[in-house]
Amino acid sequence: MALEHAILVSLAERSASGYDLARRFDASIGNFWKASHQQIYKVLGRMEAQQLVEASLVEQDGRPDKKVYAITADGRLELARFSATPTPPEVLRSELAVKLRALPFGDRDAVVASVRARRVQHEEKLAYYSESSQRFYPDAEHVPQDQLGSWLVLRGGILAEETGLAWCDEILQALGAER
Amino acid sequence: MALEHAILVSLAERSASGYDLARRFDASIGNFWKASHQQIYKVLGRMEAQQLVEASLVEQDGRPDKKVYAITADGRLELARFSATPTPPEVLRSELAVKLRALPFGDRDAVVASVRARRVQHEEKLAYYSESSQRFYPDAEHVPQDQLGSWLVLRGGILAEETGLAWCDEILQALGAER
DNA sequence: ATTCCCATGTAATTAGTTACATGATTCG
DNA sequence: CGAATCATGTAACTAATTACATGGGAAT
Repeated sequence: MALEHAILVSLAERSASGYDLARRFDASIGNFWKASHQQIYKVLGRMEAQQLVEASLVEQDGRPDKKVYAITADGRLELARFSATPTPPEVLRSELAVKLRALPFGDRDAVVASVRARRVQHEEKLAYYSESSQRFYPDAEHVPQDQLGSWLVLRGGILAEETGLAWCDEILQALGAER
Repeated sequence: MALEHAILVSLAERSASGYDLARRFDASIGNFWKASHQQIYKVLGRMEAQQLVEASLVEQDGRPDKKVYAITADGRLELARFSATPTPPEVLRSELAVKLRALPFGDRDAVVASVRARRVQHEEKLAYYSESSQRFYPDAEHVPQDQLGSWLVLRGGILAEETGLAWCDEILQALGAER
């Protein structure tokens, strides 16, 4: 499972509580790996038992106590091991594609509505990624070595959203619908 | 769950045995929805109980008997209902992105190897899609109405593979690696 | 002789989702 | 006063993967 590894990466970048991680999995990491807080707490528990991470209780005033997790030496080893592993092809599941294929048996207008909604999502994500790109990497030609990975992931996001947008436009045009 | 609906689409296009479906989920449908034969048989059983599909036993000589499944009236209703449903955003999980993000803590050469392997996969799929496109839709300007959905799905595949390829090239260039 | 294709499943396990649960503080 | 944020979980369920299981025929 790669959720463990996504968590290890995130903790290697900076220690965090389960709650913090859940927020990261809603934003930065969440851009390429989604996870709910329930799932995160469950996996964190298992990872602590495996000594990939260790928790320290931090008391706070005015706020609930929290358990801050840090990656351990074992965790770093596991992350390096994972990094050296061949990457299986990604499993894609496109519900929109199922609905397109179902067009002859379904509701054309409703599918158009789904595509329009998807188009808006792509536009929003693209705007968000573009802004992040300008803010964090103003000079695309000279990205610091230690941020190369994050930059490349962001680039992947931008490319994917642009493509998604282009696909939506092709679909809408082919179905004779306005944007 | 949309596996049910992917099966319904496939059976609406043409009745099939579980084995046939498994092969379709390795090729055409499998291009946007993956499923193993075990999963397919299990879901088919449930769908038969729900009367979304019905099976008829076909005896063959020289080959094992097979159960050919056909979509029922209820199945068609369910498919139409599904088609009219809003489509939730796709949950993306990119193990390659996790590994890119893990670059500072991992094995750079191994990640380059993963990207090269991924690049080959994209090239192969793109070649396969392009060939399908030319074979089944030689005139892209005049795709028959009843094949519009399939054509658009294929277009989505082509766009996605082209983008994946471009991303791999960006990564390899940024990491100073040859293709 | 061995492997591939046809054909259908069960069993065990892991991963992920949805629903439920609690409780303090801060902001409008 | 109500909603949002911070903070952590359990329980029940659904979906998916991996391993196991069988057996005939056709091709190399």
